[in-house]
Amino acid sequence: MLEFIILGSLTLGDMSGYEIKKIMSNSTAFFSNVSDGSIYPTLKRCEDNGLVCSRELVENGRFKKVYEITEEGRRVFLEWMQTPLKPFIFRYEMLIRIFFAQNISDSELIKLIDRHLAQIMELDSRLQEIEMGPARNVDAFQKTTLRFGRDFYAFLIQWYEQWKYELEGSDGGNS
Amino acid sequence: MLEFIILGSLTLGDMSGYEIKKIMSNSTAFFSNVSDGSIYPTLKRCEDNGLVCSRELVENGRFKKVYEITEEGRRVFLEWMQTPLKPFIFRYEMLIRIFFAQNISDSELIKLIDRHLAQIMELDSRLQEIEMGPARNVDAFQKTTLRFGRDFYAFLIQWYEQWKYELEGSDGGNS
DNA sequence: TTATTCATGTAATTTGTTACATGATTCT
DNA sequence: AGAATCATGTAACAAATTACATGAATAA
Repeated sequence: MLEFIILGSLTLGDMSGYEIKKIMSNSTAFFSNVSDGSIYPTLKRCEDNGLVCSRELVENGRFKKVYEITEEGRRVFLEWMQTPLKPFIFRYEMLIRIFFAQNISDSELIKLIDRHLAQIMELDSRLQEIEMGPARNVDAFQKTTLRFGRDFYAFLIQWYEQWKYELEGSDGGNS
Repeated sequence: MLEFIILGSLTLGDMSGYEIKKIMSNSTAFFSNVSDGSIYPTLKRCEDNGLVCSRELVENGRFKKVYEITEEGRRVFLEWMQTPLKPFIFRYEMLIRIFFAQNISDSELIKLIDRHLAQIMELDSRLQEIEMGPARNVDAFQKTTLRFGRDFYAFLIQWYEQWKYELEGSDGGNS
């Protein structure tokens, strides 16, 4: 997966691992995060496989390794784009907890939902900042993913609010 | 994660690895799948850590290893239930493709969306079957996760249909 | 001068997948 | 008789995470 995010990023222009990381945290982060130590090894593997090539340079006295996608890399990327999607599974920790929620009390459940709501709202506001932020060279599709993110978060917030409302109604009228 | 799904399953009653797998494919599968070879090693690790214990028996001439959650396992599970949720990231392959969709043609994009829609509809109908299927001992929370799944799929279908509609409108009126 | 950002990387570990291997029982 | 389901497991591999390690340049 990360491999294709990297190749995809390099179709947008040549860049360093650090820049790919930055692009991702400003855009793809909400649907695919990457941790510090992931990009460089993957980039190296891509280079070993001839999917990207690199040139080292010094910019402002800083060492930098700029990667460029090769023809082969572009081919592999485009092939992946047309490959059938892998089985769609939404690994969602919150749902696992809900599934087994008979093990906890009502108040703990409410606490859990509220925490999750706070988490989503935090993510949504970060997405909003990106959306409203300085217009970088973001194409229509990148805007579409941002919009998906916001719509998705809106769906989740509405869904949990609704559920909370139902839960409160079902407690027999306790204050 | 799988560890907690296993512990959670065992809070519903003692069962074998095979039964846990079956429960999961009838319920949690859409938000957390597991492949064949995953459950038994995890179960073994849980036993090594004293979170579960097992008894072997022969039922209908078939060898079976039934697991039971220990007090320690129950404690670990409940502790996890109250632990703050891990950062919520929705690893969503389709969005990565959309993000880089300027690399493909309009017709390929439509094909991609249609395939994904078909994928979601297939999942939705499987969920519907489970929902409508023989009422097993499913508690309110388990029903809630099923409902989430169906609502989520409905959201996705509506979202992609809407996007497709917009895409068609923006092609300058081509037939 | 000190913290932050820029910038790259390695090593150990975790987590899970894929594919394989086995074998009994029950349904058709 | 043969296919499907029940039932458990191993071994090799893949992917990514966490934590560590380094160091220069710049902003506070």
